[in-house]
Amino acid sequence: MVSERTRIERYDPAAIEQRWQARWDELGLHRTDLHDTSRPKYYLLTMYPYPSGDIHIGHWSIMVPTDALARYRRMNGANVFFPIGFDAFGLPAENAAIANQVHPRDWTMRNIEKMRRQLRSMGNTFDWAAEVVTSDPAYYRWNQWLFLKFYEAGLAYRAMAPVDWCPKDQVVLAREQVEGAERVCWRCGTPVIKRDLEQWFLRITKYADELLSYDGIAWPEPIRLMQTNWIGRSEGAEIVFSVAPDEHQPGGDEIRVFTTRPDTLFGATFMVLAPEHPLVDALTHPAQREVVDAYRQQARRKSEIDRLSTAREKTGVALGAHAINPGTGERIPIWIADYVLLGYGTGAIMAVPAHDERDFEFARAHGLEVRTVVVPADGEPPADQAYAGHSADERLVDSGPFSGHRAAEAKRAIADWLASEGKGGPAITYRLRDWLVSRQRAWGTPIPIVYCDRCGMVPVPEDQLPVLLPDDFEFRPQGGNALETHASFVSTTCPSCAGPARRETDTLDTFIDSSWYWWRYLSPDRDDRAIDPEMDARWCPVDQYTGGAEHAVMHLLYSRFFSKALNDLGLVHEREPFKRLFNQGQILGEDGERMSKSRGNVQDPDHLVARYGADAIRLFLMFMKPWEADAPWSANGISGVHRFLNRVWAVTLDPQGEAGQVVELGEGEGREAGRELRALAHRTLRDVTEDYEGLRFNTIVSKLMELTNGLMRYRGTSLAGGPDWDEASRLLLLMLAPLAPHISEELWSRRLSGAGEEWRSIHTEAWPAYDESLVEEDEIELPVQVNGKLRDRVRMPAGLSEVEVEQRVRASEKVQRALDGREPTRVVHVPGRLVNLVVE
RNA sequence: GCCGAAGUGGCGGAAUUGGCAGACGCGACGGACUCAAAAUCCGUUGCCCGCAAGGGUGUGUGGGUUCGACUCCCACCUUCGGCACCA
Repeated sequence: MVSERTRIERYDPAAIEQRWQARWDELGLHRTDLHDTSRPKYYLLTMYPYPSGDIHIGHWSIMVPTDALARYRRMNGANVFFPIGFDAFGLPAENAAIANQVHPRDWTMRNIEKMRRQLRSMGNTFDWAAEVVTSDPAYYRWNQWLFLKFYEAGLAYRAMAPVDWCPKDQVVLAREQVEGAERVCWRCGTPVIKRDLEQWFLRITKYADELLSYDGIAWPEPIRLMQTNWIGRSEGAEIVFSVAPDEHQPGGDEIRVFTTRPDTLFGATFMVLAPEHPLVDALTHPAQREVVDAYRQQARRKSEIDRLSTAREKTGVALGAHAINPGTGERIPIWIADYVLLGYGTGAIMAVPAHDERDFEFARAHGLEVRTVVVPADGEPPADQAYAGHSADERLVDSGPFSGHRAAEAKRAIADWLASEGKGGPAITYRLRDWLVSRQRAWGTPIPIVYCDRCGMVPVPEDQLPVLLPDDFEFRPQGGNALETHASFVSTTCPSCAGPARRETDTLDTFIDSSWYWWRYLSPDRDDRAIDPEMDARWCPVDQYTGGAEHAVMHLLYSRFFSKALNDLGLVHEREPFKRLFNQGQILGEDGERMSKSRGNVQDPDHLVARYGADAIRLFLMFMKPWEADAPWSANGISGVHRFLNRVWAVTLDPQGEAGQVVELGEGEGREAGRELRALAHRTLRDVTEDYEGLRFNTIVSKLMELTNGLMRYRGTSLAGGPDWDEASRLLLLMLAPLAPHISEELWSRRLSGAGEEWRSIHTEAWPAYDESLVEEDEIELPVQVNGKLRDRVRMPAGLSEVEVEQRVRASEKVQRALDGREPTRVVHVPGRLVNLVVE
């Protein structure tokens, strides 16, 4: 049966999506006028991708909801800046260069080309005019410039640090190039050794205390905790032990230790130094020389991670020297052991086996004295383990003048006493270490330093920046830093004396690039300064940042550090970069594992787009889980949102349906239904608006589905196409627009032309306001419980008095049956929510 | 080991301040349309007992607080993430 009217064409995303994307581009709809002050600014930032070659579904799940937020904010009148760029330096490009003999720049730019196209297919409103590519000299020259500012300010310095070194290939290895518990080179299988090399550091520890404060920024609690733990502030005391003289050395050397338990000083029965501690050589007794050297050799081969994994077996050897315990005045032996780390505290500890588990194990393994100096108020400390209790009423024993003091107070008292004796005092230590930023890699920002035999270390003058990467690298198959072997790069002239000099061949950690890129987005083309102060003042801090929690203690901490340092340098006006942070969850592979090429569980969005269209994928990603939750990918359910879009299409373009016959509603019925439909639309608007504010995209989708189902119910009736229906369907499109921008735009344009109105984009429409008088229900259904069990639901007009409500409730047959003649002893009435009758 | 997040139908998930558990969707089952299938539309769908009306039970486990607990408290189990000899 073919109807007379023209058949409504089917929803075909392929036919509309690219067309609208092109149109938006043409209109420059997403280009932000950064100088527009007529509207409030909203800086929306999403973590820029690494150009690995493919955008995968994980990128979509970060960027698409962020785009929905951008569109929602625009509809709410904000001037939204939503830029994108590429984190374009890094190791994979270099590995590709080695494997394929291609310049890493070519590999990177090819990938970027491809990814730009893929990113566009999302339909996101990125402002491409602001794009930055960090491997572009126009970007990295400012890395170099900032590095020099840090250097001048004493925030960048060079120092010795241990790195992994392959003795066969003669190269420094990155951490991920050292394999297995045996710690062998990834290429030749030779055991790597630790080698001390000069490395560059940024002084992040200067800001350790300030980084612990999150005042004025709304960040997720888990991230703040992770950063707090990572910074790891400990309060305690530094104590100076002095080395006792013996027949082989004069004594008097100071060994500083940090402890959180200065109250246990009198129980320190030996000391332990890290094997790398600088005093070890001088203190080693000739009789111990051989075992000490052997132990240090062995410790050198292990990384810190290794040290931890060896079942915590407490190995170590005695130096044969002694130190004086400043509390007891006694001579105590000095040992070295790899459970003491050079990088934390002072690299030496006083060992109190009675009150520290690790010291206890060590003492037991090597037959050292255990002396109890803290006892619980009620009873004896356990004999077969360390007593590290922290109750309020422990007291000191065998602690000279401090015996009998409460332990908690003795901490302070002993620290103060040490200070007055010039043997230490209260101290604070952090787990956080300075940021090692030099990489022995070629595909990164060259560090702008020159070494001259005459002048030493000389910074490259600003007007000679950028120090460019060569165009003609040679990447040797055995790896290593190709800059080191690039003669014309290495050899240069000294900026200071014009004599022959050698360039620094280390490059900067790529986390430097990502520590300030959002400032560069604001003036990507400026060639006279890194950061435009006017733009910084107007647009920063970033209002909302979105990205993964895996960056909790790296990128997100470094960025905060940069903010504070750049503020101190007078380059930016704020000390925190990101006002709000949201960590979206991860889409895992179908196997529940993290998606990665090597696992082969990566989802290709291109063919999903081809099959369902970008809008369906967008909607599905937002619908399948709360944004912050992790979930394995599964295409099950994608048909649900696809069907939903088809229904939106149908109710908008074809309210009458194809039955060709209109179901007439009675006048009263029709009026009531129309009112209900409008009420549903306005209630949905109220709730959806709230969900947008809270970034709860999954419930937005389900509420829009409900509204659409509401419309479907009256499709083909005399209500369809009328003013109430029309209002509901108009609101539906506006609410859907940020989520599914293409179909909304298409349907909107057809609405407008159907009404004879001039075209305007739905994405420039104002966000609608809901009508309060409509959302109030005038009839309610009140649940009634008897003794907390649901027995009935009673319909009644809203706004009845408590007495009237109770009367109606008691009149219910089901309630009567449940009461069984008993009189309620209590009536709990939560107005509008429920009534609970309590009997007996 | 320490810190954090999370455990709800067959599945993804929803539930203002403690107040109708399972919204919305997938899947499944039944039906309409079709020669048939797809698509679409309608209906049913936590579990148990019952033909039904109805009743019982139910948010990882065990306790507790409360008129009332997915929600709060205590103890535990499992999964995931981070840190990991940090003195």
